[in-house]
Amino acid sequence: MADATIRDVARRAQVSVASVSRVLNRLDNVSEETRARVTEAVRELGYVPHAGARSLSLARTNAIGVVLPDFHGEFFSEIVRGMDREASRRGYMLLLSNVHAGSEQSANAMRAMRGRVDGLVILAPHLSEDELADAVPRGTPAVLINTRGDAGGHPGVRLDNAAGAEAVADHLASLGRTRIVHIAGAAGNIDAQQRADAFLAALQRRGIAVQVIEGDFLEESGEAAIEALLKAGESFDGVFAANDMMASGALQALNRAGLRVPEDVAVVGFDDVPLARHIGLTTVQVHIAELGARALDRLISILEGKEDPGGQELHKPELVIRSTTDPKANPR
Amino acid sequence: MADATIRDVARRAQVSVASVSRVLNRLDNVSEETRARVTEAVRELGYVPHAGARSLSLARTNAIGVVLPDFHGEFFSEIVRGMDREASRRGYMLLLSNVHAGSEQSANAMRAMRGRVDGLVILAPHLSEDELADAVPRGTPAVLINTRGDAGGHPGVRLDNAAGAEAVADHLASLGRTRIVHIAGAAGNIDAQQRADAFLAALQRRGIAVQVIEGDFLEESGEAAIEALLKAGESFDGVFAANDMMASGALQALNRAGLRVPEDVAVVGFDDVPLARHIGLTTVQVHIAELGARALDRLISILEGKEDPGGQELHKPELVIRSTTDPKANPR
DNA sequence: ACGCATGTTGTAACCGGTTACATGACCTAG
DNA sequence: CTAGGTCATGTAACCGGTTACAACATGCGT
Repeated sequence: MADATIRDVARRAQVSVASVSRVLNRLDNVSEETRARVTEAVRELGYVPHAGARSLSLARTNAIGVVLPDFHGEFFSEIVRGMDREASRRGYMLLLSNVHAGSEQSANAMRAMRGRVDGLVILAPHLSEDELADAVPRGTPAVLINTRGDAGGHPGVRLDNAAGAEAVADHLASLGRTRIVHIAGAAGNIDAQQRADAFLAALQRRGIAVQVIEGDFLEESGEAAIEALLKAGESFDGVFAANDMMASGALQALNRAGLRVPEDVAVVGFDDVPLARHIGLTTVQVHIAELGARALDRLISILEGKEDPGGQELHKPELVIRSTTDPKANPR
Repeated sequence: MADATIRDVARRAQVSVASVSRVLNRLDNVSEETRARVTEAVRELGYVPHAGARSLSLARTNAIGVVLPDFHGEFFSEIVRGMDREASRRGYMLLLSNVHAGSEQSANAMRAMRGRVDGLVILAPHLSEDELADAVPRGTPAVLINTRGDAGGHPGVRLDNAAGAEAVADHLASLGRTRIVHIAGAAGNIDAQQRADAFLAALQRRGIAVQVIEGDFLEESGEAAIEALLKAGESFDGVFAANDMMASGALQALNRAGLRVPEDVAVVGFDDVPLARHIGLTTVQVHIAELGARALDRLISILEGKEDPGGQELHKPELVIRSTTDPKANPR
């Protein structure tokens, strides 16, 4: 037996569908008699309104689409958590879509959301400005997180990757480290690139040598990077990984090799995922969840017709110093 | 200017809406001429189909609703990650809804999903069987994770909490620990209750004393529990926390108090969140992501009309021994 | 008694897709 | 030449809600 519709309810309560709708939406121009009859019929039939149909006629879904490049590592968990918190606080649901592969798939994912969501939050550090511009359906408001360029005039929330990377350079330099390794993030990723560029530039200004190894943001690649260096007989006294997961992998490899952290090698990460605090990792604190919450917040403001200043909001991260660079810091 | 609809495209291409629909859905009974005209019009107008309307007429959304009690701690991140992986692999989107407060809110959240999703995955360890039964809309297939009782005949995926807790009891006993503390999970939570019950029973069979302190699954409550015990001058040589986050909090409190782990106090958690491996926590390994993926998998099978055996699928967890109980294990 | 304001209710169009069915063009076999 | 088949296309109903508007009842003032 198919689910009851509003017309079934109307028939059973002997009223029109308009009256049923009015009762369900708590409009006040309904007589007590009618209200009671409808309420009863709803109960008897176990009627639950069809949200899809409702949003079609209202042109409003109360849902927000979230497009993520992938769902791995604590960074994404955290950002989704922040969005979710804000969304449920403001009465919205989140429609998730993860994009593993290329830009074609991303575009499809975004298109597939048209008519299901009122707006989009897009985290696509691997898409070019153009790709983004034509992937977002025309009439769908969108807020971007960490995109390059101006991204088709969509408002956005951004992390000041350069400031973070420079703080790391300062810190390592002030510790007197002179043979430094940077484990970079995935190629083509805008965050990875900004971090690497700023870090190298800052060290160069100080005349400190850097060696760059490319990673992919996963823990294993941090481990592999260090192992490769050690095997090649390279020596270094400072490591900056482009994110915390790779830093964690690096720490494990260093531990296994019997190198002391921070005495022999200082290690710094980026993001400050929850794990970082637990392993005592010095890192660039990003307040990831807040970044997500802020993006959602702006999107909802736009949806509700409030003025939005537009443009890119830059969030400046701060270095937190823990035991992987400071021997006096409490290890864990 | 409002978004283009299929009728706009039809007008522009000088064909009927039926033809447009046929082209968009790649049906083959369309002439080359028509296909070209439609494709061109779509491009010119930047037309993107309205997924909401589409699913209304197809009675199919390609989305799955996920109801979670809250979104805190790695447990939920992991389970969502597992679901997401499976969902995107099989071409579904995930609609998230977090329920912070009571059963009323949970029921509303599930109802709000009717017509937006093809089915539900519900993780509601705090709801009673009855509450669940009438919160799930009649015609919506649902798969439950870790619910009590039989939950209205919905199929489910369950964790064998008792087996896990017993393994912990065995392990602590075999280490010769005799004064044991259990930091329990939130009251009213079915997992918390099953773990505590089985743990106490197992220790009782061995004649080992246990002291129970109630926590709430958050890290801070694990910390607070240990602090309270130490302040009260209690002494103990084994701690079993009902989840890893509380175990992590407990570890921190023990460290601060100068107690050695595992020599003075052995610590065991539950869940094996990613963090556990990093801090060397002995714990009950749950394969959280797989649990989520499995639930989704079953739901999709049901949606696609495949036979489902029904009933509750029990997943037996395994103890993984790390450095918080085994001094020989590699610390981190 | 009438006109008019007020309040409740129902009818039907609409949101933007899909698709059953009808139509008509064209081809082929008898 | 006609009957029947194939193929591309269009018309309109339908999915399940919302709501503008019309219709009607009621009560009031005059």
